[in-house]
Amino acid sequence: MTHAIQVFAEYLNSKDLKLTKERRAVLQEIFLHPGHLEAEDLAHNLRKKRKRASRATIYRTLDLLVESGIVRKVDLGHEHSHYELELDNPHHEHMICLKCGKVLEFSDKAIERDLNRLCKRSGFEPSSHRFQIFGYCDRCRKAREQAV
Amino acid sequence: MTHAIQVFAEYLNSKDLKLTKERRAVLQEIFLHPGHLEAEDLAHNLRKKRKRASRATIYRTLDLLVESGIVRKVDLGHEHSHYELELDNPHHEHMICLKCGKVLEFSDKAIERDLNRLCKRSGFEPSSHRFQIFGYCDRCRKAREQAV
DNA sequence: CTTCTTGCAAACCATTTGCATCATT
DNA sequence: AATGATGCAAATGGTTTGCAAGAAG
Repeated sequence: MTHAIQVFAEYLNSKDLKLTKERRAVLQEIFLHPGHLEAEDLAHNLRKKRKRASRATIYRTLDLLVESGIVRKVDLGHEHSHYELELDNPHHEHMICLKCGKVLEFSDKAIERDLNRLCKRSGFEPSSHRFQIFGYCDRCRKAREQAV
Repeated sequence: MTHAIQVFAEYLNSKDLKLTKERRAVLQEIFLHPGHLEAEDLAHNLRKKRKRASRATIYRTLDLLVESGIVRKVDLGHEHSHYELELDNPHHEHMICLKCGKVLEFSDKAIERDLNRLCKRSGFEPSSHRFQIFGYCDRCRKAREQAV
């Protein structure tokens, strides 16, 4: 956390931007909820603590956090974006159930190796990629099979 | 194409829905443009041919085409959805450049195998998954490196 | 004090929906 | 004729933006 604030402060400084209490509060809130969070959650949680920040500010701050490399924007197949810590959070990918939305984080050496090989062959930069798998978890698969 | 119309007609029939000229036109248009298309393209292309169909109808038809297994909805990381043929189109995945949007289709035996293993281990249904890789293509990577 | 920030409300944009009218079966 | 389908225009929902008022350096 201390580290992150420092990184953020440096990033802001380098762009002649200011470290306001709203920006600080958003970053702090992200640290308090390690899961995959959405803008709405932040607004809600901050409000509960009387540390209000408007949606506009939250979205603007999230952009800055992404630019500074502290936060990662992830697509979990919902209509809205999710965010998760990038800093000090080991590299991983997401597997998402198309039915119930269940998210599984994983990282797999063999797949990473194959992906790198594939990227290299295809004119894509290896190792900076990020990928997600959409499918059905066992529970939902069973429900689907019964429905048919 | 003939095959697809037949599948569509059967699907519609099974649901007591009708094969209208608009639905036929949308399906035909999808066959004329094999790439990854978006609803907007369809509207535009159909209009040029004086085979108008409202956005509402296009979206409604796309839903039906997806349900009937003729078309697949793909997420290429844009704010809007893309669609591609599913029927008679061999299984493949997408690699998308985060900067220029370039899309590469691929299918990789080794990765598929690893994915299946991973799914099985993680309580996800193997082999029904679909995944996409986001990264930077070489051209954009070079541009990025120069910018920094 | 100057420049950047905030909050608000309006704007956006892809997609969805209610409803009256029109077209398949 | 009866049930669905269409087009329109309005609604939706997440996100963005213009602008006047406020705060950080």
